[in-house]
Amino acid sequence: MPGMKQNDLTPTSVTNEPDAPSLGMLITMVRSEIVRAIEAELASQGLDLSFTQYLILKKSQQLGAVSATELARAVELDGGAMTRQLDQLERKGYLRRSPHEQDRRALRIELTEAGSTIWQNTASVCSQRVMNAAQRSLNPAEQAQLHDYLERMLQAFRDKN
Amino acid sequence: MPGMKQNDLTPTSVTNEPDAPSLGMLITMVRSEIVRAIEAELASQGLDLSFTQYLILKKSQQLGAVSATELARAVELDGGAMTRQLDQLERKGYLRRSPHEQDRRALRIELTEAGSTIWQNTASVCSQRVMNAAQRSLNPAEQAQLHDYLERMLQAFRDKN
DNA sequence: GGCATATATTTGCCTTGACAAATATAATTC
DNA sequence: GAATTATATTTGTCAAGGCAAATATATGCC
Repeated sequence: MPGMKQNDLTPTSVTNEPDAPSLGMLITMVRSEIVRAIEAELASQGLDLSFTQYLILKKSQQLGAVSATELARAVELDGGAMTRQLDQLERKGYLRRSPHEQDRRALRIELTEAGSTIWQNTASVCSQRVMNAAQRSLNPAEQAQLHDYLERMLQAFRDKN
Repeated sequence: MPGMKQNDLTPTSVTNEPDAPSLGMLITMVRSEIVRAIEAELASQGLDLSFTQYLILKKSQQLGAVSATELARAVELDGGAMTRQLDQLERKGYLRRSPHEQDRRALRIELTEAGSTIWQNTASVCSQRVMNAAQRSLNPAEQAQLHDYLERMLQAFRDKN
């Protein structure tokens, strides 16, 4: 455990002000606001979609036909959980499982017409509305910086292993 | 021209690179790395504590004796979930429920000696090690800025309602 | 080819946390 | 001060996601 030189003397001194939430807490709160806001926006448009399901549709649209595993990786979801979400989205008619052409273990997941329509006409608009509102508090340069900082932190974590 | 392309009408389209994760995704990933890293660090020190439990100890230490509701608010946890986490932490001997002196509905939650010791000698050190590692990719000014950006976004969401 | 190992999906099990109902007690209103 | 309303805690129920086992198929090695 090298590198313990900066904040080691004071047990909880990552932040100085008495009430400033820690970085971890802030991130948690921002994320849960995003989730809540997007789900509310989707619901207000009559769409019955969880945030996870919204992500799956988004990635399906971005990636086109992919296997369930690829999709799971793309939305950072466990494989078992993905199976169950796919069940639901298939039941809702937004996507389709077909056999993978080369690999008989795998599936080919893709949006149906309905799914594609919903995504383009409604769901993507909801998320834009929310994210625009959120980012309105930051100017473009700041937005880029925020993105950069988060990516660097993420990288730092990943390099750690 | 049918929008098979990603939905980026953002006023300041920061990210149109093919693989740049969205802000929401980034935040999700950073958070889950933090959680994972802190739990791993705690486990490596022989502490059997979930991230939520770690947060509860942290807040207990910061706030001193408070009611379960106050504690729940401080860690952004549902009241019912808090009851069960308190059960576990009490069983582990890290904290104690006593009756609130003025309000007979409420409790007074506080760290035991063991809890206080564990926190100071081990848990707080774990979290510092992790957060230092994470923030090493950012210089102090950048860390402050990141904090500021997140707080502004959070504020934007909260003002929205 | 035949066998060991790796991967894709599904399913079962478990824990967590949100939400709502139940209970106890406080606070407010009339 | 009795009745209504609000709050603190607990408990039941449910959906979600992580993990591990089961199954099917691929891939690599001899």
